[in-house]
Amino acid sequence: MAQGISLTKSPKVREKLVEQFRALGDETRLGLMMAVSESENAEACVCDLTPDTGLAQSTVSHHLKMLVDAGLLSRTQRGKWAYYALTKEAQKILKN
Amino acid sequence: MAQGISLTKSPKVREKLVEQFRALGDETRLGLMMAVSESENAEACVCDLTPDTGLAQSTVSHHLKMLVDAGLLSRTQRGKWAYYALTKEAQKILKN
DNA sequence: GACACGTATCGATTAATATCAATACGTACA
DNA sequence: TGTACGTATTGATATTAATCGATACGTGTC
Repeated sequence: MAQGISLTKSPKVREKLVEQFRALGDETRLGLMMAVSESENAEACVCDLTPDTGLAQSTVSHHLKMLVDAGLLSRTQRGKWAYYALTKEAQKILKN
Repeated sequence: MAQGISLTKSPKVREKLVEQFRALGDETRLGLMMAVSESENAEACVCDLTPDTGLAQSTVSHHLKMLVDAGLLSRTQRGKWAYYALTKEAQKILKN
């Protein structure tokens, strides 16, 4: 193996990695991640994020769900609003 | 913004990032990356990689091209064989 | 309870992607 | 030059994913 660095992971970890990379491999979703990171208090609700995308609210909600499922965003309900924030894992991947 | 870490990049960088994440967001291609990293001298040819995938040679070649285009693999022709190896960029993304 | 508002889900449509078989391309060697 | 072999490309098909409008769900307020 190269430079003694093994990249091979267990099937389970590998599957999770694929899910995360696939989630980030979309213009809209990567944009959402960056928008969240730029938001006040590092969190944002759907209503904040939707306008900039030019997409339907349902579409944005769908993308956010994918990012949550991948473990890249956390979701917190406060009152009528759902606030999304980057997870540690997402910050680790995107900090480069 | 969160913890003073800005994740927002220029459109050009962002587009490249999406391409790289999309390339890695596929079971077959992530498997190919790991297989290459495990190979002797950290490089492998199509004929080495194809059997493990259970896919057609043309399909593997296609996936490798996507990884090269994304800047994640380098390609070197030596004789009849084309050798693929991980780029620095790929190692940076996958070292976690 | 009725209403408003933010968000999630559903069903349908369109666009993108993975895959293969067939074939073309490039390199070494007789 | 012709043949063999490894790899790339092409064309077609099947699966997956993105998107929308419509609607359902939750929460606070009157």
